[in-house]
This record gives sequence, structure tokens and C-alpha cells, in this order.
Amino acid sequence: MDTNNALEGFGALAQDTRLAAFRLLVVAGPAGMPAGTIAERLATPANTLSTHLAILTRAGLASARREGRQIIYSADMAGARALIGYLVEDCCGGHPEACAPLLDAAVPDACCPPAPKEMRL
Amino acid sequence: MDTNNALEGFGALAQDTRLAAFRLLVVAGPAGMPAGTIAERLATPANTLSTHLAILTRAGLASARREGRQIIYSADMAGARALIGYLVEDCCGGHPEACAPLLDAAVPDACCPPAPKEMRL
DNA sequence: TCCATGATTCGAGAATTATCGAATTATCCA
DNA sequence: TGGATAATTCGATAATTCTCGAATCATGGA
Repeated sequence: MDTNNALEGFGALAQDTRLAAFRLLVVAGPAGMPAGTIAERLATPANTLSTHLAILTRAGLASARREGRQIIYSADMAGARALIGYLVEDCCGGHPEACAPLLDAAVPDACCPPAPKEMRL
Repeated sequence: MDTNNALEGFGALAQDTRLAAFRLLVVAGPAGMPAGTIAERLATPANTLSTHLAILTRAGLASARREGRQIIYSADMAGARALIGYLVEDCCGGHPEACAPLLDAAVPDACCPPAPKEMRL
């Protein structure tokens, strides 16, 4: 992850339709969602959405696979974490006290509660 | 954190000077850094940078305080975590297996190593 | 009060980004 | 092969955002 990747990533998320699409894909999980369904859910013309999905994909935040005559998109979690990691990269270098509240406390809680017993996949 | 806040936040980070400024402030920690110093470090005209700092501030990613005749900016960690939280908000709702790799594994590691013995401030 | 310093605001031109109609590509089925 | 469905690419217009010179505001010291 370098500056340009990060700019592409944040730029991808800085647009309402794309942000909504990404969050939709996050909820959809690994199964993903066909382009047409996303367009329908977001009430956006197919061609416009296609452009947005291409931008998310190029930014490393989504990936696409063909399945029959539809193209299934899914959120690229590794890409998302790389982006977040870049943002706080040198935070702990000399100042752990500054970023502890940021990630140690908030993010894990906001997402997965302290790791349930076990998890598949 | 609603959609508009999030768009403002990602938009703020989707520009090279602002992204660099934010990361500089993250490293600077709670002590922050005067506007002039940031401008110097980033080799950006003071007025241009001032505009960027205002955008980061409005987005909730930085805060400013006056100290004598200079204005000290610092990263707003709470704002940053809210933004990140929004991005993955419903991730674990029905699909914990999809986001576990994102935050459980990557982010805390990338930032603060499992909490050192003690920390001040 | 007057001057110097640090920072912000204003305004206009330049550059980038978003949108969507129309045309194109890919796949499946009869 | 022909038609239907799913999605993408092209191209032009509209809208937004970036940049920086010039002017303005705020503070501290002589």
C-alpha cells in the first residue's frame, strides 16, 4: 500500500453510490452480489453503477467473478484492511497513547465481538 | 455517524495533501502541530494548506486550538474510528466470517501491539 | 499605536469527477 | 443462427473540487 493506492481507495469511498455499494457488499459477505442486484438496490442505472463498481475494483476494495451471464461482486476485505492500516501506519511508532483509543478500543468492538467460541470459513 | 459524515470523511482523505497532513498529525500525537509547520513539511502554500486543514476539521478528522499566534492542529482519533466503524458497520450482523480477517486480525496488529506493560496519558 | 508574524478567507481559472444515452460485448437457450 | 438477458464501454455534458494570488483577521511585542 502506497500513497497512490490509498488515495484511490479513499477516493473510491468518497462517493455516495460507491460507499453504499461497498457497504452492501460487506453485508453480503463472501457470497457477493450480482451487478444488476446492486444497481436495483441502489436505484442506479446499470451503466452508471458499472462504472462505480469498476472504480471500487480498481481500488482493491471489491472483486468480481463471472457466474453464468451475471457478474458477482464482493467486498475485498484484505484491501479494506490495507487501506485502514495505511491511515494509522506510524501511529504507534512513537506515540502509542495517541492511537490506542482509536483501534484498540473502538474498531474491534464495532465489528466482531471478542471472538465467539469458534468460527467457520 | 451518518452517510454524509462518512462521505465528508472519506472525501477529506481522498486528496494527497490532506492524506499526508492527517498522517503527519497521527504521528504527531496529542501534542499536534502548528499549521505553519505542516505547510512547511508538506511544501504547500499556507493558504492552500489552510483550506485543506479546514476540510479535515469539518470532517471530524482533526481539531484545532490556538496557542499564542499559531494554531495547533491534531488528529481526531475518535472521528477516525467513527469513520472506520461506519465502513464495516453491519459486517458482523449476519456474516462474522467475512469481516473477522479484516479487523480482528489486521488492524489491531498494524497499530498497537497487544498493549505494552503500561502507558501514560 | 504601529509593525511583524501566523493563519484564514475570498475569488476565479484549471483540472478532475459524475452521470447517463447509445452502442458494444458476453452468455445462455431454443 | 437468432433472440433475450446481463453487463460494460464510449462520449459528451454537467457538476464538483483544487489551487493560489491577493486581501483580511488575530496576536504579541516595541
